[in-house]
Amino acid sequence: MANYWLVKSEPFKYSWDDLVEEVEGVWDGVRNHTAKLNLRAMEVGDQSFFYHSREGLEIVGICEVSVAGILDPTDETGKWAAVKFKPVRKFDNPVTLKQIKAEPRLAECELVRLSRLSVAKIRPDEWELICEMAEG
DNA sequence: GCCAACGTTGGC
DNA sequence: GCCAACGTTGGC
Repeated sequence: MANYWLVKSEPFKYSWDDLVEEVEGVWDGVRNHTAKLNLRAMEVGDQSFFYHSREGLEIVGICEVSVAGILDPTDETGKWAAVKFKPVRKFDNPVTLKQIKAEPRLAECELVRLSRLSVAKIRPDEWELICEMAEG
């Protein structure tokens, strides 16, 4: 059962372009239990929005889980989860947080409701809608 | 730079 | 086990 996700990254730490350059990136450093549960629930082939937080404040593209269920290599305790992502496509028109907040049908999405959650789940209907918004 | 939201820590 | 204090995240 495939799911849709949204992962946040501060572009000055790790941006979309960094992921493209690396070809495959490890999503590590998550130290929040809700986010960890989401990481653990990811399966190979699941798609995720890539969101730039703090700067940009927009969904810049789509990436795909290439390796699921690994341990966070930056975590010595072995408690935290990670996955690997590959870039799928960059949006021609990034979808901004402003647009998302202005869209009533997205008022309940985790990005809006749980603004501090760095790995969020996206419902299929929300996924479709945001993809449409990115078509411009 | 400020502040709200949330998580964690530690005293009781 | 509760809750105040504190730290961090992230939008504005």
